[in-house]
Parts: sequence; C-alpha cells; structure tokens
Amino acid sequence: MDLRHLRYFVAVAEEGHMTRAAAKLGIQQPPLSQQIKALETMLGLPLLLRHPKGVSLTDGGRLFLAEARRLLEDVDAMRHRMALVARGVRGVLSVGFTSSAATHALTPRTLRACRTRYPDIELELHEHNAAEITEALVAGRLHCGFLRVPVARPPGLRFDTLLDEPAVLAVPADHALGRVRSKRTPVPLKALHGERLILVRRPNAPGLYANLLAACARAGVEPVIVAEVDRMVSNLNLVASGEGLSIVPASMKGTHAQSVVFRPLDPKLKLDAPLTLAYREIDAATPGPAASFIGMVAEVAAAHRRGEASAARR
Amino acid sequence: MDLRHLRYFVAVAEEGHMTRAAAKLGIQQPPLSQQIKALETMLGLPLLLRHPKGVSLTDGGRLFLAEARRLLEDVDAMRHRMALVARGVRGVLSVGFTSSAATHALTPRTLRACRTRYPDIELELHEHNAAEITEALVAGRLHCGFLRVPVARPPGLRFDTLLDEPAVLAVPADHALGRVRSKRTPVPLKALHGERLILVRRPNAPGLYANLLAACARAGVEPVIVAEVDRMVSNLNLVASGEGLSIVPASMKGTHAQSVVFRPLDPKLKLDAPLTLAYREIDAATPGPAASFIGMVAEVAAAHRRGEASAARR
DNA sequence: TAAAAATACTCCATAGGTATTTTAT
DNA sequence: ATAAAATACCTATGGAGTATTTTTA
Repeated sequence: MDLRHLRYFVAVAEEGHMTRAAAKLGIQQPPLSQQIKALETMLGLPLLLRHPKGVSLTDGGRLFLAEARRLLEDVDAMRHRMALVARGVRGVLSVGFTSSAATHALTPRTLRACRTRYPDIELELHEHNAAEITEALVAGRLHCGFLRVPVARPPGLRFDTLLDEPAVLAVPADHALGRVRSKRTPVPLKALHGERLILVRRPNAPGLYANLLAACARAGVEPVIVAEVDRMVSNLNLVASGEGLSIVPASMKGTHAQSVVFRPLDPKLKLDAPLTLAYREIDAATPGPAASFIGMVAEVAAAHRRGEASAARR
Repeated sequence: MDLRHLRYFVAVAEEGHMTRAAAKLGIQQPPLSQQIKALETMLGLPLLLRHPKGVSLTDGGRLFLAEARRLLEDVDAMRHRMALVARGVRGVLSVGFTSSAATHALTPRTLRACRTRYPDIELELHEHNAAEITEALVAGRLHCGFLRVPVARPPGLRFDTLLDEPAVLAVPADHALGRVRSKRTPVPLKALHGERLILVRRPNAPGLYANLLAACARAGVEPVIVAEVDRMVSNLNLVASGEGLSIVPASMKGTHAQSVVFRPLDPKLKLDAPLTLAYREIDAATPGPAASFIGMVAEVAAAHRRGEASAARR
C-alpha cells in the first residue's frame, strides 16, 4: 500500500465520480480505476459501490475514508514539522555551559532570546566544565557550549569570542592586597610571589589558569597552590573565607562583595577571560536549529557589546 | 513522498549501515542510497551523516525517525482495523426494529448476542414502523430491520422469517368475546362482524392488518374501524380502555393482562405475525459486519426455536 | 588502503495513457 | 441510449540492478 492509493481513494470518495476524480488528480480514468481496484484487493473488501452515474461508498469505504484522511493529514503535518526543522526554527538543541559562563548576564540573555525567537526549539541545558563541553561537542552530545578560555581546540570545532573581559584578582577583604587606597590600581604580577593561590582542578582547568601560571613561571614568580576546586564559583567561596587569592572573570565582581576585594591585574599580562561560544563548524554551515542558534548568539553578543560601549560613553 | 521512503529510512536508521539495510529490504545498495537522497532532497535537510563504515543520524534524522516510525505503525494499525472490517468483526451496523418486533424476546437477545460475539461492531439502533424500515433498507440508511409481516417486498431485499407466531384477538376484559368459558377456543372470523376494530394507520400498516381486512372482505364480514394508531403497542392501550378489538402477535400477551383478554383466531385463516429479519441480499453476500450479523441472527433464532420446542415437549 | 557510499548506466516493472467494451439505468 | 466504469493493450517513467568511482578515516 502506498500513499498514492490513499490520495486516489480520498479524491474518488470526495468526488463520488471516478472520471472527475481522475481529472482532479491529473490522470486518466482507467489507471485510477485500476489503483482503486488494487487497493480493494489489498484490503480484502470493496470500498465503492459502482452506479451508472458515479460511485458511492460502502460501509467499509466510509471507515477507510476516515482513516485515509487522518493518515494523509498526519503525513502533511509531519512534512510541515520537518520543514520547520529544515528552516532551523524547530528541533532539540543541547547547550552546555560552565558555571563561570553562566554567571555572565549574556548567557541567560541568549537563552531567553532563543526561547522568544524560536519557541519550537527545545533547549536542553547542561552544566559542565570546559573540558567536558569540548569533548561532548566532538562526540555530538552537545550542539553548543558557553565557556571562558578554551582548554583545547580539537579540529572541526569553532570557538567564537563573544565578549572580551579582563580577568581580575580576587583577594580576601582583610588581605594586604585588598587594603589599599585605590582598588582600581593594577596589581603587578610579582605581588603574587609566595601568595596562597586557589585554582580549578587541573584536568578540567580553563585556559585562564594555565595562562596565569605560565606568566608566573616566565617572570620567576612562584605562588603557592593551596587548593584546587572543581568549579570556578567555588574558589570565590574559598577566597571569601580567607584561604587565599584567585583570579576570576571581571563579571563575577558582584558576588561576595562584602568579603572579597576585586583588583585589576597588570594589563600587559593580557590575562583575559573572554566569554566564548564553542560549536562544530559543520553545524554552523548546515541549516538547522544549531545554525540558527549560533547566528542568533552572534547577534545578541554584538548588541550586548554596543550596549556596553554606549554605557561606557555616558 | 511515499511510504517506501519511510520504510527505507527506518531500515537504514536501525541498521546504521546502507548496505546491510539494503540486504534487509531485499534490494541493492545503490537504489537505497538514491531513495534516501531523494527523501533528503524532498525534506530539504540531511538525515544521515556518512562515515567510512556506516551512517549515523543527524539531529533532523532523529526527529524524522520518530515521525516515520509512528506513521508506519499508524498505517499497520489501519490495515489491521480494515482487516477486521473485511472479516466482518468490526464496523458500524444500523439496525431498525418496529415496536412490536421489539416486544419479542428474540430481538433484544439477538442484539445482546451481537455485542458479546462482536464487541467491535458498533450497533446503531432505530425504532421505526415497518414501512420506514423497508424504505431505509433500500436507501442504505439501515443494514437490517426486525419487523413482523412485511408491508412491501422491494427487489434486492430479503425477508427471513425467524419465528412463526400466531396472531391473537385482543378484546376488552368486559367484552362479550372476552367473557367465555374457555379462552383457548378459537374465535371464528364472523364473530368480528359489526365489531369495533382498532388498527395501525394505513400507510405504515403492517401486513398483519392488511391480511385480516382481506380475509374479512372475502367472508363478507364487515367490522367497524374506530381508530387508527401509529404503533402496534398503542392499540393495546385502546383495547384496554374498551374502545374496541384488535389483533396482535401472540408474544404480546403479557401486556395489559388485567384488562385485556387474548383469544386465538380461526387457524384456517392463517393470520400469522411472524418475526421477520429484513436486509439487502447484497449485504448477506458481501463479507462484512452486516453479513456476520445476518448469519448470527439465523443461528440465534434457530437456537430459540429449539428451546421453544423442547419447552413444549415438557 | 579498505570499507562503505556515491555515481553512471542499464533494465524492467508498473503506473499511466489510449482505445474499446461492458454495464446499468 | 447514454454515461460511467471496466477491460485490453500499449507507453514510458522511475525504481531497481550492475559496474565503477569516490570518499574518508
């Protein structure tokens, strides 16, 4: 049985007339008669009563008509849904983000924009560290990931910088580096020598920490690593309790404002913690929900940068 | 798009391998590749990722697989339902019955048996007079009708006598014909001369009344028609109130037992009120719910007759 | 390099077209 | 007698087969 049989039968049932139905279908009457007969043979019951001027439905034909109509409507609805997928406005999208990327206002803003603009895209959100996100993108378990500094750049993945953001030093409020006249004054790298440092556990460590440690090694500065945590938000907790210093993206300044002081680092070190969108190159090139999302993120990030720039001018 | 495309795609998705899927489908690999490609072109999005040792699904392919599976299952379910219709165990059956046929125990017993034996046959019950049932059968609005004596026998219809049953005279309890020693003694036709008679309105009149009037005319007996009612149960009400006499099927003896006396008529008159099943010849010949029902009614009626015969022997 | 899929082409089954007959009123 | 469907037969589209090339890990 083919969909053709259903379409032909529905046409005949609606016209009550083989010849007219054939014309409506754009074929001749004999092949239509043959297809209907073949359908009746397949089903094992007559669908039509043949009269001298037209046909009418048998009881079985009436039942079959309802079934056939429903089925053809289902097929059309399915094709429509798949057309939405092809246009990239429907589908399931798995998005991962690190805890530090989640603290930046741009991340939730992007997800909100996606739900508004593409209500038929179902977002599946997962919080992971940067290494897991990268691995999941390669394995195809994620479509996109929000992270800070990439830990690795496997082939086939793209890492778009959405927003440049300086890394800042987080010091306990009662620490010497925190009790200064102007907290706007950059802290030189050598000030970290011998200081207790908290960072994110190595295998998952974002590039931000790798960059800092590399800069220290070059300058002969040797901080003491006193703790390794799993998530970037955790080390602020430790800084707040006076365990040691850490560096975090500037946008995390809001948290622990009473017990933690945030100070800029030497700009020459170029210790940035940009917000990054990671995705597969092929997904950006293939029309679909992922491509729609990637394009939209770029737009929202550009609008965000313009908003920050104009706020800075004021 | 054809069901073939769906079947092929599901096979490929399940095997994850074009060549193996082709073997499973009983075709070669190239035509399968072509059909899948045609499907992707129709839908406007890639469904498969081609790898060196097999294929995997794209996001769109995963969505389409779910849709395709559901649709193919729907088609199978529909074919199964239509097979039930073809076997005559599923469908909608419109059954008409006259009020007098409904009073006979065999009618409800038959309908109950149908619901038990064919739970997927949906019965639509309609009460009409005999003329309406006959007309509705011809017009195709009814499949079967239970009635007493046919009023007309249009070509194409069959009238099966399910049960022979004598007609009896119904007289008011205080009437001369009712106050006799033995109520088992037949009433001769000439006793009706000059009597007040109640019958069912002519255009709808069952043959029972036509036969009685014809017999009277032949014998020169002239009753007086004092009332014409629409339904046979109504004339018993009038007899009970003393308006006049009437004849009814013997199985109606139970009603109005206090105020109405039932007496047999002269058996030579052959005034019978058989229970009759009416249906289209073609329905009995075409496999389907109607044919199943007609066959079942014959069985139930035969069982009923055997039951009556053995009860009479006791 | 070796597998699997894609391509190029050929073939044939069958949907569809043409001509005619049958059917039912 | 007439309109419509069925039948018979032919045509041709396109699905399937065969041989080969391309792809990619």
